[in-house]
Amino acid sequence: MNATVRDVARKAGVSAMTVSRVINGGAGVRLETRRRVERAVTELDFVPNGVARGLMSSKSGTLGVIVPDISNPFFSILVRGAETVARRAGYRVLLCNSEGDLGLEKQYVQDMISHRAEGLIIAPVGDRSKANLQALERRRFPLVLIDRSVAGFDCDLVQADSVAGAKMLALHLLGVGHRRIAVIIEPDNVSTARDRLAGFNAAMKTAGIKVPASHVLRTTADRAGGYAAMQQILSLDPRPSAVFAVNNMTALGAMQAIRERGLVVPKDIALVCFDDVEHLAVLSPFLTVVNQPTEMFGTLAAQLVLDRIAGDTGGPPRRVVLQADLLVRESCGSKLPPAPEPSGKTNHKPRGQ
Amino acid sequence: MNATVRDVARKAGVSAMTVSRVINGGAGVRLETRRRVERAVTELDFVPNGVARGLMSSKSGTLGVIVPDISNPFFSILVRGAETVARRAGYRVLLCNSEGDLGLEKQYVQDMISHRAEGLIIAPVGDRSKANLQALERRRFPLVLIDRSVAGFDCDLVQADSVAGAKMLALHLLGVGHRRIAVIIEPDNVSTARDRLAGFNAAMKTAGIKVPASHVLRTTADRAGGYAAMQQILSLDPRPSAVFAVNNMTALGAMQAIRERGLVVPKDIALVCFDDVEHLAVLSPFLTVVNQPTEMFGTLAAQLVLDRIAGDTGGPPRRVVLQADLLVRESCGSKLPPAPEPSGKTNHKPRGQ
DNA sequence: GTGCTATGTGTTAACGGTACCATGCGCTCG
DNA sequence: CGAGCGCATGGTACCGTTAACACATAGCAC
Repeated sequence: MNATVRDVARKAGVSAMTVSRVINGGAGVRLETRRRVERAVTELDFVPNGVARGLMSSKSGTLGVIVPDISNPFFSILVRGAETVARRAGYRVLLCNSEGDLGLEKQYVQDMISHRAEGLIIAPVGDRSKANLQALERRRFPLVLIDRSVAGFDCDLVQADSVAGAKMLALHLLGVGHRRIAVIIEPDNVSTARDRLAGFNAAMKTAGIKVPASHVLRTTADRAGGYAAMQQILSLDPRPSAVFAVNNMTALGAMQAIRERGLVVPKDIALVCFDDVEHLAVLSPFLTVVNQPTEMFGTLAAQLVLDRIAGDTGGPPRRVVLQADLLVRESCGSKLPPAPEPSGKTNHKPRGQ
Repeated sequence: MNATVRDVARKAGVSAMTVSRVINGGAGVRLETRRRVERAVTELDFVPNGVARGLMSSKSGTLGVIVPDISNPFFSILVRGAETVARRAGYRVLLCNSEGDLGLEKQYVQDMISHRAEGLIIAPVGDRSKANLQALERRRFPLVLIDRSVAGFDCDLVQADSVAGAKMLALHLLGVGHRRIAVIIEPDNVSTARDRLAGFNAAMKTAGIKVPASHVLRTTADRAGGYAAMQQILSLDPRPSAVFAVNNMTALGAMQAIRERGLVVPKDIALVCFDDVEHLAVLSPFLTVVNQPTEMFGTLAAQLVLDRIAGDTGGPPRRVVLQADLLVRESCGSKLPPAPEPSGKTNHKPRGQ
């Protein structure tokens, strides 16, 4: 069904090699011969087989991107940034959703090796991803971690300053008078959870407040986890006056639980979180959050991995730490004047559908 | 750097063929031989080269997915559904953002052919994508359109009933008393725009209302387009009392323009749109919308394309039309009682980050 | 005429895996 | 005891492209 160089060669009355020369720029081919080959290419609707080329050149032209969940706006925007940079450099993106599952992650990593992706951008499941990543390291596979680091595993990394961001959020809550603050957070084997909890605790410590164990709820960083955790929080007596959620999805789940109890934010309880809920701020600026330059995660990670591919495979790990900004809105009952909402609020421009 | 079957064969003292047998299940290999090979595989950290396999078998194990913009939640959720189904069938997903650009779309399509993706799921740029798609049709490339059809091009398709959905939205606006209703919509070469405008016009006609040309604003279906269109609408005299936006992104842009003028929805102007703004409804159910079963677009499309790959390449085109549901909320000033908000409001469950 | 270069084109082998067929061995059976 | 069978394994060729080299022809200098 698909024509090959040999089919084209036969039709044009030349050798396969000459066809190859023509489709690769035509240098060193007589004009008339080239014309003949080009006509044959058109007539047979020939498209060179990229798989065969990849086998010859050991270059697949593919980058892998593994994220827990592409439907989380944080990751979809990030992937979008990575894809744009990759495309401009002539690379395709293989997208994988690990679903936070170590086994699935391992499978995808194997797949990257097997299909000879030239590099990988990955938001790892957690510290236990180490084994999965070491398989790549052994092969000097160009690799960039995003969002989360992995304990005891050193490689290129793009992350935000979670400690500082969490501290800001907590200090803000303290600043507007909250004292009983609960935290919805992932288990400690995820670096962002560790960092954000550390930042939170540091802030509480400066205020001289001890956080009781019952106020630290460990759960999955998704809507279901936030929902369940908030249900527990709402049963505490005395009830916390504010909740710090580890990310946007947990905050949404928490919000859902709050609404179902018939409570109102911030009148009955305050709620803040990491990561902006994209698009939402436009419609109804509400949640006070720490916002990360999401798209930049993707573009920087792609640049780093492309740089590794381009040659510097052996160099020392590079660590890019992006600044996270506090966006004060309404959800913590702040008595401060509301922050101005610049029309281009987040760091990325509106995009076409 | 990467070991090959021949390296493993040498180490195990067998032929390459035997290694191949072992890594493919080991049928017809003596137990002891298999052990030896397996040991060599482990020691050399051998991973079979998927590119070479692909060349032999003409099976890349890859599906292409082309959408205008993965950061639009409609598409990210759709892609997520497609990826899940693809993975379960042993396929990888190559993700492409066409950015609504015909040239880029063409490039991606070429790439799919070149890299021998086994099938393609595509939300085409518009009717002018026809030429791009015909290149695939000529090759009997398994192909499924999502969201949008292409005039004069017949192939497998998953779409929602835009006509009926738009009619519902318009009838709802009419039902609560609006008469001067403006439409923000894409150019007519996008099928969803045609269908939604047709549904809207049909509803207006039943009410005996003529829609003046000034009330139909053609623009790009993104936030910037919605923003610009709404600015124009707000300058009309008399000002329309309601606005119908072609999708979620235009609605967000429109909302932004409204807020910047210091106006309030629905008091000063009503706003409804197609596509729910994911996650948003949880936080603050507000926009009255027609919601599409987003994830199902992806899963169904993947199933259709896998089905084509599995053999039925020649069969007649299949057209799946999904029902779109009206979700009445607050943004049109309805005097009806608000619709109940079931906790699992949209069709998909919360997902892990 | 010989030697040299420049140019255009063809031949061969290789990338890494596997389909296909050949081979060798031990065994059963008439 | 040799034909015949089944099993384990090896050899060869091929998927489609291209790198490396070989070759042929023409032009030019000496």
